[in-house]
Amino acid sequence: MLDAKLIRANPDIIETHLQKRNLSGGLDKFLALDEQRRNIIAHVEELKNYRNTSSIEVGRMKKTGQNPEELMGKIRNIGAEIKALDDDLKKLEEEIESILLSLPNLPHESVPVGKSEEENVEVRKWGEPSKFDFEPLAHWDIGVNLDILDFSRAAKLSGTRFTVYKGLGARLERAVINFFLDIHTQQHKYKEILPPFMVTADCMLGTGQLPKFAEDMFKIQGREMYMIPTAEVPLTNLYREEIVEESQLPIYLTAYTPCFRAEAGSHGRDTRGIIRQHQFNKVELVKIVKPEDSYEELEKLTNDAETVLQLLELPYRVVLLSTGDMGFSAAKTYDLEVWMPSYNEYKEISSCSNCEDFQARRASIRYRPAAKGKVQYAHTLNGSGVAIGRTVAAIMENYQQADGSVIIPKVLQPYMGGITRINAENSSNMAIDKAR
RNA sequence: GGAGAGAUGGCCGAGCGGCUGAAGGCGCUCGCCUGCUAAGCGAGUAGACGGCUAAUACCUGUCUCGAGGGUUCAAAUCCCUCUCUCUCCGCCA
Repeated sequence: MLDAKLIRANPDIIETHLQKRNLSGGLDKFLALDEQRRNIIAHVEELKNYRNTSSIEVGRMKKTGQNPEELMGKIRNIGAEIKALDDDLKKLEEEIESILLSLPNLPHESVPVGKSEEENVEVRKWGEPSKFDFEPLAHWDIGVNLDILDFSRAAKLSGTRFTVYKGLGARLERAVINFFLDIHTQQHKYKEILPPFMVTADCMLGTGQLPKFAEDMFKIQGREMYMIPTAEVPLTNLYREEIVEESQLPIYLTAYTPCFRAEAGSHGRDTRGIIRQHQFNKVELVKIVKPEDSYEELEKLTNDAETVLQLLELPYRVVLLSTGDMGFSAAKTYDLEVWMPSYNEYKEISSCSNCEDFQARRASIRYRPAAKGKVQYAHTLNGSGVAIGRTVAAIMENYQQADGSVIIPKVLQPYMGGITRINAENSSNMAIDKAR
């Protein structure tokens, strides 16, 4: 949410920023409603002041034996007027609120202006795209051949965009989850959280999924609750409506959760494989920091996400999103894109954003400065650290061998019980001793 | 699901329908004092939204005692609804 006072004071600056995001308008209406609102406030507060002082006067008169009837009648009439004005005010504020809640965050000055992903800027590249001396397969073929991914039975259970992992496929997914969590907690000092996977509408409003993107989520029948589309939602909302001491900042949080997305409007995209699913696993990173630190923290967070790809020796690049490709809540976003042989291109595997005070204002996440001063909004950041399913797909594709087996990256082998390769013999993950 | 108890400031804990945004205690901050430490003394210590401002500085108004309604000239205090927490029973993983 944007600062109403800021809009009031600099409407044209805000308008310019919104235009960068290919939006415009709405501010005139906001400004008109805002002025109306302040006029009503000034009026109604004057009346309330009269009521307050007069009520005290009534008390005094009763004590001294005077008859307060006349004054009481006067106050009674004003009470009706106050109620009417308060109702008007409430309606106005709801209208203003809904405008504010529908405006996206303002892009940071370092963000390239563009209409779409076309204008994204590659920042750096790590490793080289894998080369094969045989025709590499896509992960869905590798997975089915090894019987570690089962798409047809997943469709029987749940329809399209679901996957069943089996044997060492399931184990690999679990290994990646544990590996990522260990790196982020041990090396990068994030606190591990295991949050609920269903949250209230308030949480969704706080991080910016609601009210605009309801159709992207799975809602619980008969309740104002949603399946989380990312752990960013519960992690950031942990501190909703709280004021933390400056000494507690920065707060680093990480969580493994499944993520649930309706994927409305992405029909026909990434239909094969495990790239785009209604349910997928992810390890998320969230930071709550002081405003002056947030851009440095974004770089660090991005590096933290990159670390796990480097340790897995997966080639990737870092892309700075243009204003046309950024998410609603973000002021600046880096995407990590991993090399995917089946696509013959880099594919998003992480998205790291600084939301500045946009979410903090919606969710009322504030901190109290150590030196005396006013309570102020913290900055929130989030990033995938990283998506598990896409990592598993990337491992399968980049580590595939001519014989159809998949080598396990060195750092994952301890998490796989020492298994160094998935092949037709061991893939069921039973009787491991024999297969080894 | 049934029965009961509760929700007040950073924490604990008072609170009679009327100068109570809220006693008291703890904590914290700043002073003072004490030749260490401890203790003692004094002051301060919520947030939101308006007005005034260059100001997120003063000053000032309104609102907030779980949330939302209601009664009243006046509500933390009375009434209704909801949410959450705790205890017991039932059920379950």
